[in-house]
Amino acid sequence: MDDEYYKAVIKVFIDLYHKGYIYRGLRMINWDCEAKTALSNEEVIYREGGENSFLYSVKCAIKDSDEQVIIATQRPETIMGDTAIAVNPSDERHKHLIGKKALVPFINREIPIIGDDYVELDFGTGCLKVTPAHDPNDYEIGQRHNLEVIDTINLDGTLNEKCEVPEYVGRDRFDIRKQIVKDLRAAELLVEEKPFITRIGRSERTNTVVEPKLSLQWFINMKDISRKAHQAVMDDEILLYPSKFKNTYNHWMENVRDWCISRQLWWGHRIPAYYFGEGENDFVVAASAEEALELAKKKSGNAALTARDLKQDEDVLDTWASSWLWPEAVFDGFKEPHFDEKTGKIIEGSNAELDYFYPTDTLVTAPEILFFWVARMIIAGYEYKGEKPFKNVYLTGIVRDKQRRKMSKSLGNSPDPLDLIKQYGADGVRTGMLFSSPAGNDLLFDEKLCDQGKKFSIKLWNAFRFIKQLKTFEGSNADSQLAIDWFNNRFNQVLTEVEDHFSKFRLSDALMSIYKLVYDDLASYLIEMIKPAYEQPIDRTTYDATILIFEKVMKLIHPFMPFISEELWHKIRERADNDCVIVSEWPAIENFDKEIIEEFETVTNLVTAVRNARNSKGISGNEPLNLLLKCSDKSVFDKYQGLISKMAVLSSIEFTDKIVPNSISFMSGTNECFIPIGDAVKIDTTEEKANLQKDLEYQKGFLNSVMKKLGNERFVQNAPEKVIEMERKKQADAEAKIKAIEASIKSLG
RNA sequence: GAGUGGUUAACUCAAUUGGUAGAGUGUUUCGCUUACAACGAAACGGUUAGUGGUUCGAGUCCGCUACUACUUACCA
Repeated sequence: MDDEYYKAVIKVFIDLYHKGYIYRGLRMINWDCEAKTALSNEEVIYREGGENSFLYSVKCAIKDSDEQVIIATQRPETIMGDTAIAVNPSDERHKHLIGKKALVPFINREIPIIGDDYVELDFGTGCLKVTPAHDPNDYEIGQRHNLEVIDTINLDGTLNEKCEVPEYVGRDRFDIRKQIVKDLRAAELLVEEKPFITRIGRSERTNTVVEPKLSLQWFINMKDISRKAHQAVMDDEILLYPSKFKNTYNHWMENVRDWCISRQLWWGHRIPAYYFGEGENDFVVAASAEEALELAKKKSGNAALTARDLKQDEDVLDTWASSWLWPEAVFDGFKEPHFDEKTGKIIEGSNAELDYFYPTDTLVTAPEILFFWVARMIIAGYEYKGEKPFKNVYLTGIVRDKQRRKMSKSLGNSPDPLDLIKQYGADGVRTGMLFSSPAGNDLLFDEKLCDQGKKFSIKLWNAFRFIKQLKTFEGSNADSQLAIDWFNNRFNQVLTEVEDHFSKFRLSDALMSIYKLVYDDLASYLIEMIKPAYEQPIDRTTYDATILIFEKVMKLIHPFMPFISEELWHKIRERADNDCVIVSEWPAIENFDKEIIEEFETVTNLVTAVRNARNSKGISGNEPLNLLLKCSDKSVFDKYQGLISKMAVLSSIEFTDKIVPNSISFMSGTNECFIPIGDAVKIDTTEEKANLQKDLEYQKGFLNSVMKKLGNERFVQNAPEKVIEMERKKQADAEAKIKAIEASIKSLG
């Protein structure tokens, strides 16, 4: 991190201190008594299944009463630090004691008996000793009830004089535990001692039991400073993708806790606080030691202070206390002359770069740092720039292995990307990942997806190779023109879909639309339809149009497959070196004719039906067949007759108005199709009939359900026109199909 | 414990304001047909976890149950 960034972090600390957001407060930390160091949560290890320990029940006398309370504890050595006994206020056994005073064993200090919901009714004795200095939960109870904090344990794990028992002072806490159990027993205060499995933390470094310990830390008061950041997301001023994270964000911001920004680490931004005495307020906050000295002289009233009398805080700042300034600091927003230290704001109009880029469009990051980083950047953005730092936040999924474990270096379950790239190609790996990355959902990594990506690039390559090797002749072809027309309409339809997906950050969906455009529309239909006979040239009009289409498709693919699309872009046509697809203009959506696309669906349905009929009858795919159609509207089939014949390998298409006997019959939509066959192939009429009967029953059932719905007065009244119309169409289709099937069955005899 | 998601085909996931569930992979059948067998053509495959409710209509909204993931605390 560079010097300017460092200065920015310090400046912000000082600014927040002056604004009154920063304060010093107590916080429970994990303390390793042997290494004499604080540990982060990650450095504390919990043994699986817990550890063997004892739970001791101890009698405590109640002042001015013959009654006693029995408390349960695993750590009797902390008894002298107790400052209250808590019971659940709804506990019938104990609630009458609330408000009385109990006496701490041995030292007879008076402590209050309080009521707190935290206490479980059915754990231990129902009475909880509260030791705010040595237990995180007790500390919180102490906060709620304003309890005294008595820290009886030294940094090295020995007891100090605050425990008030001279024999205990200076001895290790675990020695004292044994000793105190003896002493309690001798004093007849020990009621019970039973084995207990506990989950205690041990230091990763020294394996000693971690001691929860209160220590003075630096905090940012989050309540006021985070208000705008909370609101901005709730009001959709900043959009989270997927939006489900809005709930999570809301919950966190509503219950925002003060941010402890000091850390006990050996590296980081050192806290710019300088102490000149032992008192609670004997410190100053300043950017440098020199400034600190001046301030300290003033604050202490001691003009004789020297630099040696000042001691800078040993702690450093939490790493997020620097990262949260990233959107501004990256443009030197906190550097002179852009930052006004008096107002604590970035001066509007003083920084061209910042003005231009801020707020940025989209932040892409992981959901696990939504609060650590994202929320805090938003807070800092409003605090220092007076505006949101970005408009959208795209939260990616976390890549997991097949056992749903997070991919991580320490587990070693992350595949080497270079190996993957070697195997599947960079585009293949990239596309593979994108196939399955719905925003915010975890992604189970599977090499099969990379393989699919690889195959996709091979498909593109082969399609290109085919187009490129074609020889051309001057001329045109009416059927090809129909195909080109259709594809261009279809292209715009897909482009519209893709744009919609992109606008909603649905990257996998956008990719899937393009993938299908390439496989289904471009490769399976367009290329097959314009394909000239073997080794024959193609007419130039069609060729040129196809090249244009290919170029458009490359543009669409480029964000997903940057390498192969660029390569093909340069191979498909002679170009200057700087004429690259990456800087080419993204295709603009043009109007598309829905009717043409629908017509074409009828065509592909028919082609599929013929292929299907061949398949089921075991007729070879390249044996030309005669097709007879019995349909109400033959215009579409007329128009596309040439293309249908080519795709379905037909020698002729004829129209008829009656059942054709001695033929393979099947339906395509509501159209009846017949392929007459000679005596060479015998049709198994019983099987055929059975199949038709089955279909007939299904159609009748379907019609029945549609009729039921349409017969429902409330449906007809309440449902939108569009939905009703759809139902009517279903009805008509089903009726037509039933009629046709019945006729077919009849014709079979 | 609390909070927030999730549970849809064999697997991985979609389904944008409630309008009758789609892809990919896998499987099966047929086919080396002229760019592609690292392929093509086609088929099979779902009481949307369970349960109750609201609605003409529920994968979608609400209640409960079970399981699961994440975040955060962890039991004197």
